Amino acid sequence: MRAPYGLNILDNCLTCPMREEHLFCNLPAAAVQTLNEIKSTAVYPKSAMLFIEGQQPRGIFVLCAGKAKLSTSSAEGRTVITKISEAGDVLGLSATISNRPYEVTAEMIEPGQANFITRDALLHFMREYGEVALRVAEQLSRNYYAAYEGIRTLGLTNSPSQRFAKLLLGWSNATVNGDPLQVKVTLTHEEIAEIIGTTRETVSRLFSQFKKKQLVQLKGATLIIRNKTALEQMVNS
Amino acid sequence: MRAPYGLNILDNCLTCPMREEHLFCNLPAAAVQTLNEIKSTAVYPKSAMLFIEGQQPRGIFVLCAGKAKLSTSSAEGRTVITKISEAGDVLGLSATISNRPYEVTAEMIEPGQANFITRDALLHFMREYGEVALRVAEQLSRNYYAAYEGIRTLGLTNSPSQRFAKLLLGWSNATVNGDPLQVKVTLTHEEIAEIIGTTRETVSRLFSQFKKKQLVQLKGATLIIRNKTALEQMVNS
DNA sequence: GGCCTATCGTGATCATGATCACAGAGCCAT
DNA sequence: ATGGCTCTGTGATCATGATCACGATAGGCC
Repeated sequence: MRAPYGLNILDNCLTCPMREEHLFCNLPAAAVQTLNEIKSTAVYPKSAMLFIEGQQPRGIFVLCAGKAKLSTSSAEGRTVITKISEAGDVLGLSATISNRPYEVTAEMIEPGQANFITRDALLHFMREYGEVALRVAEQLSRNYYAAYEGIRTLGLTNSPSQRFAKLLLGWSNATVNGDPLQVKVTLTHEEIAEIIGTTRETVSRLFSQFKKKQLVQLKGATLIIRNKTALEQMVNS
Repeated sequence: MRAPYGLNILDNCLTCPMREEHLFCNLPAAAVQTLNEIKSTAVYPKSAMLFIEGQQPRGIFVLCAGKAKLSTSSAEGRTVITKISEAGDVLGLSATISNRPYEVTAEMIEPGQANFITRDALLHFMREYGEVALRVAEQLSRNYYAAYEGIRTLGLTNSPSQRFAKLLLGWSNATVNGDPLQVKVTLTHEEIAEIIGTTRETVSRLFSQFKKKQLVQLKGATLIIRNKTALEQMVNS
């Protein structure tokens, strides 16, 4: 089966194979059955918006393939990227649960696929299976921790260079298999700037500096970390 | 009944009178009954630590009286205050739910009182009453939104002066009854600095500047906002 | 191939707030 | 009232990164 945008359609990505700590992993068979009935699947091209900051919450998206960037903007056009979501991530959960407007915009940065569950169906599902409500609470905690980590990063580090170093280390830790010192950089400098809260120019200069100081090396889109300990020292300066 | 630290002991502050959107508001009678059995009450002096960042979660605290500051620190001694909690607030919920270490330190900044519920009791309570699990999920969403707002503030505003203006406006909005333009300032400049992510000296200077520009006026510990629109303009610069 | 737009590299300038260093102010306890 | 605290005000200096302004590259796409 072949989908648009050159993707294979995955029948389902809600359950365990995707992610061990997943929201819907290891549920009773009856719940899984219900889940399959209430979910719908869609395919998205690059730049597709799953939802936009300020919209009333329609429901949750579970990313099956592709990456999405979550961002928030100020009236004056300034933008912060709060997270790059990957397969298995649940998007829009807290807005959906609390029935507040989506707090971020979710935009696909590479083509992908997601399962969607409407708000009503999710709430009903939670009431029907107590276990699900607990899972949701746990997932919300994880979201909270992630947000919290963002605050620590923005609040406890002064300099863009520290945050940049931290970001690179984070990337290298996130590398699932393969050399943790080699990272594919798929983001533009502009986007990196919006993650660490600085300007594009500064990101450009940071790359230059780090290369000059032999901290990293760049081969095409592959970033090689040459001096991890030095980076770690920068973060804890 | 007279407690230490010059406080009257409140028998209970878990249920509705405290806060309409409260975690444990409007529960079925049986649940309220259980709640009263599993909670314990304690009184705390100024500077008492309810819990400390990094500790294993023992349970949740519901603040009945007094204020607490929630803060997180880096290894290098830098500190961010993420929230000033007041009566009715629930502390330590996400750590307790997800069984991760407390992500913040909660320190009383004025003497007060709190109800405590152990982790086990809370989890059991949640399983027993499905409604409670939903309430917890909602509360976690609120926590998440609050953290999110923090990220927006730290990430989308450049200057300490913008964040300072925003903080003052936040204070004036939080004033429950009475003139919203008069605010009691109970925090030290140092603490304000830790909230808006700058230094004590800068906060001092900001107060001076704002007074000179006729934006605010200071009478003892009472801050009077003289030009609210100008402050709002600063925030959306 | 060759255009077009998005992305990147880098110089020059400049404002801002961090840092250091004290001096004054308020407050509590003896 | 008098020390000894913790707080507050303010000057001088300095590094850093934002901003503006280009030119250089590099991929898509016809």
